[in-house]
Amino acid sequence: MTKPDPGWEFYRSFLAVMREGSLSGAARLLGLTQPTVGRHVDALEDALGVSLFMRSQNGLSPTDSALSLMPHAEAMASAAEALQRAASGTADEDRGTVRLTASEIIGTEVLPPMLTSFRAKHPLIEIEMMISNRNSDLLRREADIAIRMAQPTQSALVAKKVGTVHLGLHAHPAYIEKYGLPSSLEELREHPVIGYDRNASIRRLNLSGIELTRDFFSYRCDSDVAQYAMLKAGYGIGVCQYPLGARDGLVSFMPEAFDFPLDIWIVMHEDLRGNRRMRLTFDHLAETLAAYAKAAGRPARKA
Amino acid sequence: MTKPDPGWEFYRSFLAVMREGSLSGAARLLGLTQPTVGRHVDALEDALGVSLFMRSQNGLSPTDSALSLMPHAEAMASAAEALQRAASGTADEDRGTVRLTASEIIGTEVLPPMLTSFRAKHPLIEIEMMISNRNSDLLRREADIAIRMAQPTQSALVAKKVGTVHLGLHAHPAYIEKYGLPSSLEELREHPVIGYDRNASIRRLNLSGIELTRDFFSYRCDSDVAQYAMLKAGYGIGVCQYPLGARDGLVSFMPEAFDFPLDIWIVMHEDLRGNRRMRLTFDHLAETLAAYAKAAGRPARKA
DNA sequence: GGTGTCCTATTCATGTTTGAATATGAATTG
DNA sequence: CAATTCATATTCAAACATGAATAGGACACC
Repeated sequence: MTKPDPGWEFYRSFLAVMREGSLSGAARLLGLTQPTVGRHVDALEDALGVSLFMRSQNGLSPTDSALSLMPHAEAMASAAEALQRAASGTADEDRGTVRLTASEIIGTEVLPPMLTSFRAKHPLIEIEMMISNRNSDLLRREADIAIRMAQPTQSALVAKKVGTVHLGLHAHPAYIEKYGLPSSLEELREHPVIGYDRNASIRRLNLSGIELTRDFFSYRCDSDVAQYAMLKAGYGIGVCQYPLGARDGLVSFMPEAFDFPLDIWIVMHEDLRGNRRMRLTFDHLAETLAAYAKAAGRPARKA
Repeated sequence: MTKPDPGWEFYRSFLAVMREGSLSGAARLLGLTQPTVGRHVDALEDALGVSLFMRSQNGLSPTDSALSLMPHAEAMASAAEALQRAASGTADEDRGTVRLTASEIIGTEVLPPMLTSFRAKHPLIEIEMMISNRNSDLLRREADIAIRMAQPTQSALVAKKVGTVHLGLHAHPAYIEKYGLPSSLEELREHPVIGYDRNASIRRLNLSGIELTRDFFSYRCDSDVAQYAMLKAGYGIGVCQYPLGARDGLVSFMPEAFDFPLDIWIVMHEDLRGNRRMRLTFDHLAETLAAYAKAAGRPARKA
C-alpha cells in the first residue's frame, strides 16, 4: 500500500527474465549486466510484495504469480513498441515504420508484390510483417494493420472489407497429365488430397456433403504455405485461392462441387487513423487487395 | 535506428507530462522533481528523434507527435496498473484487488449491496469501481471485470450472460396521487417525462410507435442516476429497471405499451481466468445479479 | 575426473542520475 | 506597480545504480 509504484524499468527486466529464463540471458537481451537485472527483479519482488522466481543454479523459474503477471508485462511491451513505431515518423509524413500482420498465404504469396509497388511509391516507409492468424493482435498492439479473412468484431478497430476471394479445388497440370482429374466428389477419394493436420480450419472447410476429417487427406500439414508448395509440386489435389492458382498456372475444377468464399478485411487500430503513413498503407492494400480478389475472384470454369 | 530503446521510465514521465501539462505537475504526480522530469522528456525526444513539446513559460504544450503517442503510453500505464492489481494477491488466495467497471445505474444502485455481501465473505479482497459505459475498457485493461448490458463481441474475453432485466415506465406514488397516470401513449405526452439530453441511448429506447426525440422529454439529462433521482423525487414519469423500481417503491404501469429488455453480461479478460479472487468476484456477481434480474425481471402488473 | 560452460551472488570503484537551490520569465492579483 | 505564484532552465554535491571482476555451484562432454 504505502510502497511506491515500481519503476517501469523493472517490468521490462522482469519480462526479459521471463522470456529468457535467466538473469544472464535477460541482461544480454536488454544490453545490461546480470547483477543489474538481478537487482531489478529483487526490487520488483520487494515493491510488489510477491515472490516472482525460484532462483536456481541453471536459471530462474517463475512462480505462479510471475506467470500471471506475464501477459500484462507483454501488453506493456507491445504498447511500448507501438509507441516507438508511431514515433518513427511524424504523423503527417510518409516516412516511418508500419507493422502488418496477415495469414501465411496472404503474407507470403499475396502481399509481397503489393508491398513492392507500395515501396516504389513511398520509399521511406518501412514495413514489418508478422505472420499470424490470431485476431487479437491489433488489440494487443502487436501490429498496426491486419489483413484478416473474417470481419473483426471488436469496436475500437477501423475495418474495411475489400472483397471476397473464393477457395476451390486445384491441381498442377503435371499431376493432371499423369493421373487425370476426378469428376465427382466420390472420385476425389481416389486421389491424394492435401489438407490440414490438427488445425481447426478443417471444420470451416466443409465440402458439400462430405464429412471432412484428417484421414480424408493423404498429405497433412497445418502450414498453408507448405500445403500450397505441395500443390505446386504436383503432389496431388488441394484447395487454394482462385487468383493464386490462376497466377501460378494451376488448374481449377469442379467449382460447383466445392466453393468456399472468404471475405478479405483490412483492419487498423483506431488510434492510428490520423497517421498519414498508416492511412497510405491501409489505402494501398485496400486497393491492390480489391484488385487481387476481383482478378479471378469467382470460380473459373476450367478443366 | 542505432539509438538504444528509450527506457520505459521515460514513457511514464512523458505520460505524466501529457496528463498534467507541465513538468512541475508531472513531477508532483510521480514523486520526482521538475529537473528530473525535464531531463526524461529531453532524453525521450532524443531517443525517439521527435520533438514532443513546445516549451513555454506556463507549461509544455504537446506537438502532434506527442498527441499521437499518447494512447500508446496510456495503454502501457493501464497494463502496468493491471499488473499491479494482479500482483496484489497471489493467484490462489482470496486476497488482493479487483477492479470493476459498470454503468451508472448498475454501479450506484445495483452493485453496492452485492459488493457488501461479497466483502462479508471475503474481507481481504479490495474493490475498485469505475463507472463507464465504454465497452473497450477490458481490452485496454482498465478494469478486470465488467458488467455490461450487451454481449461483448471481443474474443479474448470470458463472458457470461446472467439474466435479463426489463425496463419499464415508472412513477413515484406521490406523483401519481397528484397527477394520475396516463392510460395510453397518447396521454403520456401530457405528463412530464424524464429522459436523455444528447445521449445516443435515446435511439435504443424506442417506444413502440412513438418517435422518440429529445423534445419528447421535459427533463433531459444524460446521467442515468440523475434521471433516476428525479423519478424518485416524483418529478414525473420515467423509465427504469423493474427490480429497481420495485425496491424503491415506485409504481410501474403500461408494461404492454413499453417494454425494453436488457441482457446483463459479466465479462472478464481471459488472462485473469486462473486467478482465484477474480473467479470469486465473477461468480458472486453472476449469482447475485441473476437473483436481481429474476426478482422482478418481467414487467409487473400494477396500476 | 578434469575441463569448459552455464548459471547466480557479492563486492567495490566508477559513472550516471537525482534533487535542493537558485535564476529567470510570465502571468495574475491586490 | 509591486508582490505573488506559476512555470522552465541551470548548477553542483550527494545519492544512486551500474558494470567489471570474482567466487562458487551445477551440469555436460570428452
